[in-house]
Amino acid sequence: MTKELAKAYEPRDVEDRIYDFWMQGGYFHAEVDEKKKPYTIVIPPPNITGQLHMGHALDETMQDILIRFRRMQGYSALWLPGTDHASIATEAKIVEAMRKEGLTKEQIGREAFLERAWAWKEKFGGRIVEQLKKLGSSCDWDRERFTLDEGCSRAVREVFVKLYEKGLIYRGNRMVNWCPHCNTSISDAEVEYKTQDGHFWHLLYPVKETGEKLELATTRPETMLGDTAVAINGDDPRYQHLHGCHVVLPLLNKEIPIVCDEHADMEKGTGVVKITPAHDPNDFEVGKRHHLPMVRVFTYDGHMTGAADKAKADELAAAGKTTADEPEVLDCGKYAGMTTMEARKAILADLEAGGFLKETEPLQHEVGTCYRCHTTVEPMVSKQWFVHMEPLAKPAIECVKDGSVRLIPDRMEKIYYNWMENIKDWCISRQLWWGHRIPAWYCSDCGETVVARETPEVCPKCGGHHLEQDPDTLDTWFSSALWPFSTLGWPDETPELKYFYPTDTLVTGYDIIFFWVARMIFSGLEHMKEPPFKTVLFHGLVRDAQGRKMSKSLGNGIDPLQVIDEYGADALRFTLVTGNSPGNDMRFSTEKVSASRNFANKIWNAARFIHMNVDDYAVENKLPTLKTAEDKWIVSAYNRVVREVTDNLEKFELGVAVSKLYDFLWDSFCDWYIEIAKIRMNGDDKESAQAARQVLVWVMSRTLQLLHPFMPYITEEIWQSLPHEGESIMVSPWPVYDQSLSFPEAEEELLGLMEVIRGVRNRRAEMNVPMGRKAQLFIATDTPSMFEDGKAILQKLGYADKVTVGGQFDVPGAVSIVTSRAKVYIPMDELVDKEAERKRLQKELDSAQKQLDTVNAKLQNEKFMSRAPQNVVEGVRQNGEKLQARIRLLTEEMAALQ
RNA sequence: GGACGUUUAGCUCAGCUGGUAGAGCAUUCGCUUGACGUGCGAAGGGUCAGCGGUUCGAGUCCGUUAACGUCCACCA
Repeated sequence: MTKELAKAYEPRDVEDRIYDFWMQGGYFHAEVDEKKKPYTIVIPPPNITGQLHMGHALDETMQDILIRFRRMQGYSALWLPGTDHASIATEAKIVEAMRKEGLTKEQIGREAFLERAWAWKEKFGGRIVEQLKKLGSSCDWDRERFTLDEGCSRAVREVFVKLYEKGLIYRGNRMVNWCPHCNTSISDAEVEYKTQDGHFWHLLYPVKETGEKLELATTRPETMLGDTAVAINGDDPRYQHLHGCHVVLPLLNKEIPIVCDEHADMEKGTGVVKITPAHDPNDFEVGKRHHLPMVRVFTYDGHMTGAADKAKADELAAAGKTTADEPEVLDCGKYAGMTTMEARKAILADLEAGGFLKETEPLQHEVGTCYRCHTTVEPMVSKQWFVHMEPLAKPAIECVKDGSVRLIPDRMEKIYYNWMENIKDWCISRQLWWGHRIPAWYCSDCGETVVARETPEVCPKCGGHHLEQDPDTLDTWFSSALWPFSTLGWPDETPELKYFYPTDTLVTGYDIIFFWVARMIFSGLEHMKEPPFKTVLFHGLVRDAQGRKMSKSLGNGIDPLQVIDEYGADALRFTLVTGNSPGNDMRFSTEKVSASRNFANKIWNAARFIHMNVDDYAVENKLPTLKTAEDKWIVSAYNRVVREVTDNLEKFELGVAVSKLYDFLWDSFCDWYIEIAKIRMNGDDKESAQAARQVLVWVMSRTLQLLHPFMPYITEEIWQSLPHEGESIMVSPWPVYDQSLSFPEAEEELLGLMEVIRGVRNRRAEMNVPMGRKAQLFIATDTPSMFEDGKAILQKLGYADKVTVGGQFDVPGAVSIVTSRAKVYIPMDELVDKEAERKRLQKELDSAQKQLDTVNAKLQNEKFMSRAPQNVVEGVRQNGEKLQARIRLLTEEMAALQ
C-alpha cells in the first residue's frame, strides 16, 4: 500500500490474496506445543448438503474472532474444521436426484446407492468449505474432518459397542416417531410441533354387556381399527357399572375390553378414551400396563395395512425372526392401501353411516412434524435401537450445575436442565443407507445378536456362518456427539487428544442445544471422563430486516457470499458481530452492511493519510518521548481500549468489544487525533512533527491488531504496509495494557480543549459563520496552562486567527461560551444578535440551575449523605461546585449583555 | 398447561455487578476543511411498555399486568 492508492478500500483486490498468504504461511495450523497453552474450538460441522447462509456466517465469524484473539495472545490455538454427512438431508437429496432419473433406492441397491452418495459428497462436500474460507475463517485445514470418515467411524463403533456392553444401548419394539416421507424413525428431538386446525370426533362404542353406547372423543379416528381396549378411570362414578365389561369395536365388530387406567382423566371429555397401543405413545403405556395386544394398522410409508402386510408379518413370525413384543398386523380390508388421510375420511363416513359418530367439534391442536421434511409424523411401534439416557443424563446435569461447563447466556442452563431432567431414551437407528451402519449382526442359525467393533466371521454362540448385519444406520447426531474427541484421534490416545481436549469454547446456535450440545456433553463425560468444552457461547438467529426468519420458502434469505462480493468479508463480519449479544436473534439489513463498509473505508483512508505523511520520512514503529498533551492523550486512550477490549473478549462480549474499537478509531483517532496531528506535521518543529508521525504509526498499527480478529483482511493489508515486525498481523502479539502509558492529566486537558472547540463550532454554526471567516478567541480561565498548551489546537479546530488566554477579559460585542473550565469570547460584532444571545444564555442558565437544584436536594438529604458511598457523595459535591461556577459565569454574561 | 425471552430516540440495537440515558441509520442545518462526500461540523429527538415495591438513589433489583416472540409438554 502506498500513497497513490485508491481513495476507497476495494476488498476484492485484497481478500483472496491475503487468504492465500495466510495459507502459504501456515498460520492456521496448530501443533501440540508444550511451551504454549492450548486453546481449542471445534467447528459445528456444516452439512455437506448445505450452502453457506447467514447463520453459518455469524457462527464462523464468532469462532474466528475468538481463535484469532487467542492465537495472538500466544496460545496454540486450534480451530478444527469439518463437515457433517447429514444422513437424512443428504439421502433425501440423492433420492430426489435419482427420482428425476426414474430410479429408486431399491432398484439400484445399497452398494450402488452408497457409491452415488460418496460421489455426491466428493462433488459438493467441498463447496461449503470453500465458502467458509471466503469469510476469512482461520481453520486448521490440515486437520479437516468428516463425520463419516474412517476415524469417526471407528469412534462410532467403539462408542456403540461400549454402550451396548454396559447395557446402555438396547434394541426393542418401542413407540417411535415415524416419518412416512423420509421413511425412517426419528428421535423425539427431531419432531417439531406445530399448531394445526383439526377436529375432535365424538364416537359411540356400544357396550356388549349393557347395550349402552359409550361416548369417547378422538382426533385420529383412522387409528380406531387398531384399538384393543377402551379405558375409563377406576374412580369415575359414571362408569362403575362398566368395570370388567367390553365394547364392540365398530366397523370391525371386534370385542375389546374396558380397562380401568389412570390415563383416563375424569375431568376431560367424557372420561372415556380409546386405546390404540401401536399408534399412540400414551396408549402404548396403557397397553403395557394391561397386557393388551398391539395391532398395527399403518404401513411404514403411511398407508393402511392390508393382506400382504399381514402375510409378510406372519411369515417373519413363523420363521422365528420376531420377538414377543412385536405388534400384530391387521388386514384393514376395504381400507387397505389408503393413505391415513384417505382412511380417515372413509372410516368417518362409515362410522357416521353406522350411527357411531355423535358429533364433530373443531379443535386446534399440536401436531408433530418431521424437522427435515415437515411431514406429519406417525407414532408407531417399531423395532429400533435406543440409548438408555437416564444414567448418562445425571452427570451431564451435574457438570453444568457445578460450573465445569458454562452456558452463555446462563438462561440456556434452565432450558438444558429441563430437557435433561425429563429425558427419554434416544432412538438412534434410522432406516436409511447413508450413515454409520449399526455394528450389529444377527445369526440366522441361532438368533444371536452380535455387536462388535469389527465384522465377525462366525457366530460366537453357535459358530454358524450365517450372520447378517443390521440394515439400519445411526442418527447423524450420534456421530456429531463424538466430534470434540473423535476429531482429535479418539479412541487412540493421540498427543493431540491429550493436549487439545477438552476444548475451550463451543460456539453455536441455541436451536441445536438438544440435538448437539447436550449430546456432546454426556458423550464427552462418558467416554473421556471430562466434559468436551468449558464454555458454550450461544448466538441467536439471523433474521431479515423485518425480523422474519430467513427461509428458502419465503425467499428472504440474503446470501453471505453476495454480501462479501459487494461489501467485503470484513464488512459482513463487522455487521454480524456489532450489536449482537449472546442468545439473542438479530436483524440483518444491507444498511448495516453499508455502514460497516464505510467503517472499513474510514480505516483505509486513515491509513492513506498516515502514508502520505510518513512515507517520505524514516519512521520507526516506536513510541517517541511523549511531550505533548495530545500524544499522551491518544496513547492513554488507546491503552485503555487495550484493557477494555481484551476484557470484553475474555468475557465473550464480542459486540461490546468491537463497538469500542469503532468509537476509538473513528472518533478519537480520526476525528480528533489526526486533525490535531496535522498541525505539527505541517509546522516548523521537525522533532515534534516526527513525534506525531511515530505516534500515528504506533497507535494505528496496534489498534489494527486489536481490530484484527474482527476485520482480518483490511487490518492485515494495512498493518503490512506500515512499519512492523513479524510476518503477519495474525501471528503478532496481542497488545497488553501498560500502566506507564496512562496519562489522566493529559486526558483531562484534551477533554477541556474539546469542550471549548465544540462550543465554538456550535456557536458559529448557529450564527452561520462560514469556516473561512476566522475570529479571535479569548479564553478566561483559572487554569491557563491547560489552554496555553492547546493554543494551536484551539486555533485550528476552533477556526481562530488568534487565541488569547488570560484570567479575565472584557470583550465587547462578543458571543460567549461557558464551559466547566473557561469562559470563551468570540468577538463577532456585526453577527451578534443580542436578543438571541440573551435567550440562549437564559436557556443554559435554566438548565444549569435545574441540575444544581437536584444536586442540592441530594446534598441536603441526610439519608443520602449518610448512606451513599463516600466517592458518590464526593462526585455529587464536585458536580455541584462546577455547576455553581457555571451559573456564576452565565449570570455575569447575562449582566454584561444588558 | 409449564418455562423463558423481548419491550430504551422515527428505525435497528448497546447499556457489566443500581449512582444525573448511548451508538449506527434516518431527519434538519452548514461545509470542495490537502486522508476519506463510503466524508466533515452542528442540531433536534427518550416520563427506558404500564402499575406497585425495595433503596438515600432504579433503564438496571423484586412483584404484577399487557403486547409480541421462543422453547418445552402425552393430553384422548
